[in-house]
Amino acid sequence: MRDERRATLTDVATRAGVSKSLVSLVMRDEPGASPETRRRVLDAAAALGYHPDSRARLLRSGRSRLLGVVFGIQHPFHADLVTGLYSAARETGYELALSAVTPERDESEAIRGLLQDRCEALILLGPESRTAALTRLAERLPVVVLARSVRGPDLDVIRTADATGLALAVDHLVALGHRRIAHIDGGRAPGAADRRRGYRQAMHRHGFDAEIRIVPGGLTEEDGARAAEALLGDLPTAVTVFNDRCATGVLDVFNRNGIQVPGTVSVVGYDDSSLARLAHINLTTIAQDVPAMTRQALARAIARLEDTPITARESIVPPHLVIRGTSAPPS
Amino acid sequence: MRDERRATLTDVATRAGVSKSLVSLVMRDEPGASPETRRRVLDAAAALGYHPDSRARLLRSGRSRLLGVVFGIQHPFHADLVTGLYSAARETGYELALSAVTPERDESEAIRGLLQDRCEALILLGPESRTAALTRLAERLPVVVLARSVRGPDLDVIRTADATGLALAVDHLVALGHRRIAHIDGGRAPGAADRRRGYRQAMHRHGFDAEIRIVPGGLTEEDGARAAEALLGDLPTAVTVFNDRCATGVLDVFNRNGIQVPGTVSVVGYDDSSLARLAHINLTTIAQDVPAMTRQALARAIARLEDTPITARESIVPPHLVIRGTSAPPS
DNA sequence: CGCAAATACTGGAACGTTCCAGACTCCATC
DNA sequence: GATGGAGTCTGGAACGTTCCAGTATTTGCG
Repeated sequence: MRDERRATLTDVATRAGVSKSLVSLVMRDEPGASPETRRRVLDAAAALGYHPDSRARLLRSGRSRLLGVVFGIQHPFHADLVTGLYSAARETGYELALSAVTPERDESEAIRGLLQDRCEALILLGPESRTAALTRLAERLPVVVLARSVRGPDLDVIRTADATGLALAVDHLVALGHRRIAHIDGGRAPGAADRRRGYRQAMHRHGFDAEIRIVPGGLTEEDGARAAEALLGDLPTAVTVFNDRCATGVLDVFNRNGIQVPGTVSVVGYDDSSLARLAHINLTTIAQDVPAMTRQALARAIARLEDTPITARESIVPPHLVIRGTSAPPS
Repeated sequence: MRDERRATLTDVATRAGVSKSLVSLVMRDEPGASPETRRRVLDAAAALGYHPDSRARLLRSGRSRLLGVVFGIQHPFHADLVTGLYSAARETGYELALSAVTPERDESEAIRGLLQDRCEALILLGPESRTAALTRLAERLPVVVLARSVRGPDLDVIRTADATGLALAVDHLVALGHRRIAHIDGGRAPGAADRRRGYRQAMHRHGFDAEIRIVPGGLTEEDGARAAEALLGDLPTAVTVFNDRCATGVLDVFNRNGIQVPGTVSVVGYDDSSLARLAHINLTTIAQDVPAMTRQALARAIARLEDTPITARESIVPPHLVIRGTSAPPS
């Protein structure tokens, strides 16, 4: 039967012939037990298949050592971030609790779930909640916002220098000889405003104000496809796109309409998500530094919990350009 | 400060002038309190911003009411399944705990995490562990395997009739007039063997044994692209593909090479993931019945926990054909 | 009117840990 | 030979709940 009561500290203690306090020490690897008894205790624990009960442990110690992560399950870039967060959490002594935003489960519900689990801090990936709601949340527990730009008194923000990212893209294209460069934007998605601004400033810097052309897009393949169709009548020689997902939609429509990429039009994406790296897509893109961002997000959350003094609330990670096969000189 | 001790049952009790037992009753919506006091207690709780501490609650009641879900974070179809699971869990009184498999965090690690959280049962999405490992796991707690075919004494399996699915695809294409139909398979991915078999049997049933052609593929866009390139030299008039993700890779390569879909080649995918539904992809595909599968998976897990007698261990959900824009009569 | 049954409520033990104060042994030091 | 400080180890309280066995109080019915 699987119902036989699972072993507890007391069981291990009686089997090893010591007190439960001692077993507790040994299990936590604290000093205060002789090597010999330590040995005996560990043997007993192994024999009984003992695993500490995290609930009881956390109840008593008053901490959960749990960091809540809210992410969009449909979002490939969030997948990359979650991957990074797991790796970054590995040696910290904290665990991650995931809570997904789905089409039928909104952000506030995802957050509520994590609060009930007694997470000590929250890491939100590109949250869509209003600033006011985030600020209120941050009064309860440390909140780190990843990949979105927000200003709030208690909010920590880790994000990419999105304006710089778009400048990199434009500079790259200009260096190749382009000047008719359009931008397919992300609407009200997190980061979209900055990227739009970066595009506009870079074009201005190169003296191409007259060529500035912003096409409404969005963050899905579908939005990209729609935007690309809108471009068909009057093609630029290059396009910078809000993100990789949207860019694949653009590529797809171009392919279908016999438009050569990068021959006729160059395309630059954003995120360097696993999508862009696929050999047949092979998308030139702006890479967000996922390892750095996730490492910082975690470090920040932990620092807040342990009252390590931090000066800056906002940390801006530089992006870099990844040149692949969708950008070339104009023909 | 956010450190002010959070309110407990006792706090609410003293404020409402009752015992903590009574407050406990009220919070759990159990009978045994007069409407009037119930009111008073709820008011007091609200005033103190009281939220029950799940750890203590679970410690005492000996249950966690937590169902662990292991999923692949890079996998779009898993995203659909997780979405379904959340919806299905809504009214059950159980909560989901997600644990992701990432390129750097393997399945056994994901499972270990959930066990520590005291999940009562596990739902594994297309698990890659060996049957032996799954069987061993199922000795400890109820395990429901979703979207993979396994045989094990204590394992519950909910899966799509994958062979039937491929038969539907082939029948559809044959009805359109195709006979040179190839299959791009999924290698050793969960479900691949059944789909391959379904393809072969359907072709045989139509008397097209001579046309059977199985091309090695895989489950990513990249695998599909590679397989499509292998087909270029000797095109069939139609292709059935292991899954939608792989199919988009196929479509992409066809597009790039000026091959009309569905004019020259028809393409049928598998999963009806959100990918297939995108307007510009518009992929004819075999839909797995995600709502039914997730509902059943949840029901099964809960039934095991509550000792509801169940006869069948394996439940096979019928798939159905979704006709979109990538299939048409051969030209 | 009296007695059982229902309703409303209380007190305290338990869940499996961690934490604290103390107890015992052993050995070096004065 | 007492003193004291490591080094080990123990017992019991506490964490915030739920559960159980009760105690009042009210109600229903012959």
